[in-house]
Amino acid sequence: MSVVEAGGIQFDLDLSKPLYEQVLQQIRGSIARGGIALGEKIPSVRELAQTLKINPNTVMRAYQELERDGLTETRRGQGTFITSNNEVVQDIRNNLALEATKEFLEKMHSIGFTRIDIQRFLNEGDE
Amino acid sequence: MSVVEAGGIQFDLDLSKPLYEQVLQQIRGSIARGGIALGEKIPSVRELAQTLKINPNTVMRAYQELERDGLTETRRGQGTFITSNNEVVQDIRNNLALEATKEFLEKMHSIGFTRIDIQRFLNEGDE
DNA sequence: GAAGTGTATTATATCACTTAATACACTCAT
DNA sequence: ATGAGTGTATTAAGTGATATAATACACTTC
Repeated sequence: MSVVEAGGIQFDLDLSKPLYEQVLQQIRGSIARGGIALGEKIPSVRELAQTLKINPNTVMRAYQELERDGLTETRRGQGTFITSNNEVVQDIRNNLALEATKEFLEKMHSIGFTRIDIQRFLNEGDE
Repeated sequence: MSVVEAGGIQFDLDLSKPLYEQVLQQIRGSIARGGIALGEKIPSVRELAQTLKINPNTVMRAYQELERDGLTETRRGQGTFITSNNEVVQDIRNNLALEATKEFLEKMHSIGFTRIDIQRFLNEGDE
C-alpha cells in the first residue's frame, strides 16, 4: 500500500508520524539491516522529494539528521553517501535495539507483566 | 522527578507526549497492573486538573477515552469510577501487551534482528 | 557554462494540543 | 429547596511542530 522504491530503498509513508521522521527511519533501517551497501550513494534531495511527492526541505531534514548520526557523508556538489564505517553502523544498530527493548520492557512492566510473563508472550507469538 | 500522586495513582508528566495521552496511559497502566481496585472512584476532573496543574479540558479528554474503552464508568453528579468488570480489564491488558510486543518485534526485524537475536538481547538485560 | 549536487532563508499554511472562560445537567448532603 | 460537587459542552484564543513554496547561493562534474 503506497510503497515506493528509490535508490534501492523501500519507502512507505503515512500520516501517523512526521514525514521527515519516517524518511529518516526507513533509510536508517535499510542501512542497519544491510539492505543497502556501505559507501553507496542515496538519491539526491530533489530527486527523492519528487519521487515521494514531498517537499525538498522535508527530505533535507531527514538527511541532516542521518549525517548528524554519522550514518551518511554528504559531499557538496556530489550527493549523499552511506558511511563506509561499519563500526558506526553496528553501534547505531545496537543502540536502536537497546532503545526498542528498553521501551518494550518498560511498557510491559507498567501493565504488570513480569519477566517470565514476557518470555511466555514472545514464545506464544511463534508458529 | 515531578511525580505527583492523586487518588492512589502516580502521575509523572513531561513534554514528550500530549498531556491527555500521558494521563490516560498512567491511569490505564495503574488499572492494568492492579494498582487500583476495581469499582474505585478516581479524582474528579476539576480536582485532578488542579493537582496536575493542567486544564480541566485536558483531563476530560483522557477520561472520555478511558470510558470509551470501557475502563471507567462515569455517573453524572457522582464522579468517575473504575469498571467492576474484571474481564474488560484483562482484555485490555492483553491487548496492550500484544500491541507492545508487535511493535517491538517489527522494530527489531526492521533493523535486521532475527527471533534468536532478540531472545539473546532480552536475556542479556537480566542481572 | 550548464546541469546537478547540498544548503540556507523567508514566508505561509495547517493542524494538534492546550488553556481559558462560561454555562448547563445531574446527584447528594444538609 | 439550596448549595456544593460532579460530568459535560461550547467558544475563543494562543502556541508550536510540521510541511510547503519560492528563491538563492556554493560547490562539483562534464
